[in-house]
Amino acid sequence: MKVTIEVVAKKAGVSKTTVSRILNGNYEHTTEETKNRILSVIQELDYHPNALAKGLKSSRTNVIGIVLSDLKNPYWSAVLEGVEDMCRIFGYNLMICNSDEDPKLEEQYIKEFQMRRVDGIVINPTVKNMELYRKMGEEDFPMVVINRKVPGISTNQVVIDNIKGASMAIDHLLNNNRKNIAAFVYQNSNISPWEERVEGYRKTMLRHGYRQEDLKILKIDRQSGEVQEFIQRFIGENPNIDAIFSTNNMLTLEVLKALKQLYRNVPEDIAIVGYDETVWSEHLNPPLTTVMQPAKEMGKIATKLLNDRIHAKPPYKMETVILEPRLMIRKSCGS
Amino acid sequence: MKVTIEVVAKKAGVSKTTVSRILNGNYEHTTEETKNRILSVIQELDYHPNALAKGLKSSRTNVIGIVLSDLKNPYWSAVLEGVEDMCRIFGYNLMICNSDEDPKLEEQYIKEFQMRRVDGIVINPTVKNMELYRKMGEEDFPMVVINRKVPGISTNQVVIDNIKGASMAIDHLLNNNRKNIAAFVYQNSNISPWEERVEGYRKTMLRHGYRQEDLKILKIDRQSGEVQEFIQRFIGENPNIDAIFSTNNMLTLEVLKALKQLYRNVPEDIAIVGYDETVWSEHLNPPLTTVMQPAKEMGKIATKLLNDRIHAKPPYKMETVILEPRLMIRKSCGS
DNA sequence: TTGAAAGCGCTAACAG
DNA sequence: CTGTTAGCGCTTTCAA
Repeated sequence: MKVTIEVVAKKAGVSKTTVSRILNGNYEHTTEETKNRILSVIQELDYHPNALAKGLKSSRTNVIGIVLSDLKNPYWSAVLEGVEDMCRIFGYNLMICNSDEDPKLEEQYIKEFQMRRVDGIVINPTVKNMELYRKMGEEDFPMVVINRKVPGISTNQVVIDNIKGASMAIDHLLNNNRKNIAAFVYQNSNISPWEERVEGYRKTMLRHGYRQEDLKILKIDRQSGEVQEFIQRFIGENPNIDAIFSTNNMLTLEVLKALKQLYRNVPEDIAIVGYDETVWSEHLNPPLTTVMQPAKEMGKIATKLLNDRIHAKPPYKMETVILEPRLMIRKSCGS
Repeated sequence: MKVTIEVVAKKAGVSKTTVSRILNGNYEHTTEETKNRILSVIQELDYHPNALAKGLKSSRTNVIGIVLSDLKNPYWSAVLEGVEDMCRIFGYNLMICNSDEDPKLEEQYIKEFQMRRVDGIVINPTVKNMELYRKMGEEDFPMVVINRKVPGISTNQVVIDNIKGASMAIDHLLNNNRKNIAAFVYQNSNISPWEERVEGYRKTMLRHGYRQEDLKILKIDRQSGEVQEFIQRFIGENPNIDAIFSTNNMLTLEVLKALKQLYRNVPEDIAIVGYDETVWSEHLNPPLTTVMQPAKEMGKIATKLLNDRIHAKPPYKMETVILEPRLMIRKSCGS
């Protein structure tokens, strides 16, 4: 036998209305005594309100959705952790899905979230559904975009300054007397953070007097299954390279593997700076210098912004928060 | 103006019933022609059914929940990945939460999931809410327990054989002529997998003719903030140890750090086997031998089982699936 | 201080 | 083949 608000009301000898008020902490219309009676009946019956009915009626679910693309990457786990922390604080439950960088999937999941009437979503966009993002903005659907900038769109955004991160890395390498710095990146069409890191490399090198022709950028096809070959060939063909700026934490592991195969020592022969701090960075041999991104903080801020937006009244003011990376200096640069 | 099933029905000149049938792929009662008319109206109006209303009425939400405890650990990311994959296949959306090993939180989240009428949950239990688990079993709430065994409870369970994993590790070390093997574990009350790994160590050692007094088990208080001190002191006090079996991947990183500090070489002075394969295992120096757990597979199987259970009719037959770990042999054991 | 009643948007007998 | 109708369990005006 299902226990609904009606059953509670009957047993407490009051109306559903009164029970509903109590449930929602709206005590001002009710005697202390009736309140207590209702409360004890609720306890006794182990009553739990049906959130679907509540949501249907009130058009607020206290659920937010997050669409991510690669949970195996500790960067995203950290973001998720931040989101979770804030959800706990604000009282949201969290729906999660994985776009896998597929715009079709992304669209489908967003639609599903909307059908479930989530109060808002946090999204790391594939940046390939511009029409959809624009529409969501127009329809005032609460959303905050993280990690990748989506240009010309009316939402809150939280991103991390990749140009800055790259520039810190390159500056550090140059300060440690490295002269021939190469940048490695996975060529994945338009993942803006990666592009920005390369751009940061470029700018910083030029600023230090290098010419465009001096730059060495290796774009690696991740899918090809020949990542090692790519890297090793490149290093072979560019024997005078004395430092590598790796724009992705998984890629960094590949670089290390390649260097070991080629018997190149880090940092004596080649210095390395990796992007993204991870649990293992400091345990590698030598410990790895990395650009640390405040991932968890990004998740927290995004959720905070989303919550603000959900409770705000129009006109909404949209904000773009830019977070600063930090350089974790270790032995892999020889300093 | 909100577009509901009613609006669609009006515009298509049919009743809500007919639209509902079409929405749910129930075409057999409808002419091809009306069907198409409805479909095109749906498209035209960009109609999306309200999942709350649907769920309220049909008491099926197509949402499942998962309660985890530490997403930062790649083991859990892998599990989640498996769960997600199957959710995509079965058409579920996923709610996620983090118990953080806190029984109170665990209970709260389970309640919240139930209030949201999720169709079922996958849970890595804290194993400290026995009463609750039992009750859920009794009430036939669809649930599958993963990772940790919960004794005497009527649900599906998917676990990984930890005794076996430990035994593989120890056998391998003994086969490589290690004579003095210690086992390291975080002392976290009753995390059954960790205990089982220690137990596997014990059993295997005894089976190989060692006596109880020969065993060296270091229990480390994770919270104390003195993990390094613990490990280094232990190694100092037990200079004849020539191998360490580490029962947790984060702990393994600590062990490596300690050994480096003490100038002990791996594997020459001390061999190591770690528990849990990770992306970085093969990139450490030397590459780490690990016990690989089929985490993603566990997530997949659990979700499969949950889906079966959700669609099953009583009487339900509960299953406990035990997965086999695999030894990833690398240089850290000197073989 | 309390309750009656009207829905939120959908599904599913049942009837035609 | 299609529609009428009665809810699912809750919130919220409005009246008492």
